[in-house]
Amino acid sequence: MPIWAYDDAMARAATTSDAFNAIAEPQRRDILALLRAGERPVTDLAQELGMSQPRASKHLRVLREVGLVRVREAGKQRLYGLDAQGLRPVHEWVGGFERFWNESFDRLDTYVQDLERTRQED
Amino acid sequence: MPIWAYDDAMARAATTSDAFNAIAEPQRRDILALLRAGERPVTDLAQELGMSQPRASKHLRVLREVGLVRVREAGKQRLYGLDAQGLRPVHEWVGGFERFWNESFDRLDTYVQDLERTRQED
DNA sequence: TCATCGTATGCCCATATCGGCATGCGTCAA
DNA sequence: TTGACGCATGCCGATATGGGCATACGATGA
Repeated sequence: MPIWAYDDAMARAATTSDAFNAIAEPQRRDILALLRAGERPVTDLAQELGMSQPRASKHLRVLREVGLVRVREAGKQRLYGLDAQGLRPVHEWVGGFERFWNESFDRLDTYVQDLERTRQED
Repeated sequence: MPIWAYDDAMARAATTSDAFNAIAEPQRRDILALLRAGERPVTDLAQELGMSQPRASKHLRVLREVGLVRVREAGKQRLYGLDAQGLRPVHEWVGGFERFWNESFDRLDTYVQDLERTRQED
């Protein structure tokens, strides 16, 4: 249970370290996508996505730990709901490259220089 | 070297499987960010980001394999340049949640229903 | 030709993953 | 109280990671 203590070697960052890591897993993305339609109990999600219940629970745990998802007790069930705010930083970071994927690569150098010149405008 | 052969157990998807996985690593994000300013040789990047050369090379390899970066031979050096197109899908996927992080959570249910009603407009 | 620079890799380590299965546990209904 | 249901966890296995270090390799320059 190392919060973040790496003295020596290191493996990949925990999936629970941040949204970037959490959404690296396709099934977790699927869950989030599904949750846009509203809250859902675990079994429901599992079934809809064709995964075992434990599997769904584990993915939900990760999403919960990075704050992309919320739980609400409802009798026997636990309703999971989306909390997309954590995706905002991701969107912003990736958005920082928007100008680049709109440019063909041949023009990139020129473009970069141009960017450099007009940097103040940002 | 399993391309994608999982018969039994499974670990996390390879970092080289797609952009989502590639950008899950902070240092790789740093590299990409730096590359926006233009092409750079490995040692340069390593130094600027305070990492060893082998480390930089390894991260660049991953970025290369998912197509987020390009290499160009330049004498002894290898110039790495950004190829942001692979980030587009990521941006789009995350963008699909934009409406949600703009809404406070209390209003979410209402919002979802509203979304449901006006779905055609999208 | 040979030394050197710039890189890519291989190998080893410690760790985290994701999956399955079995099981623990709390809630609700008989 | 007892069962059943809904879900969270623990444990194991196979695998990939990211880092360090040493090293192999290609290109250039002396």
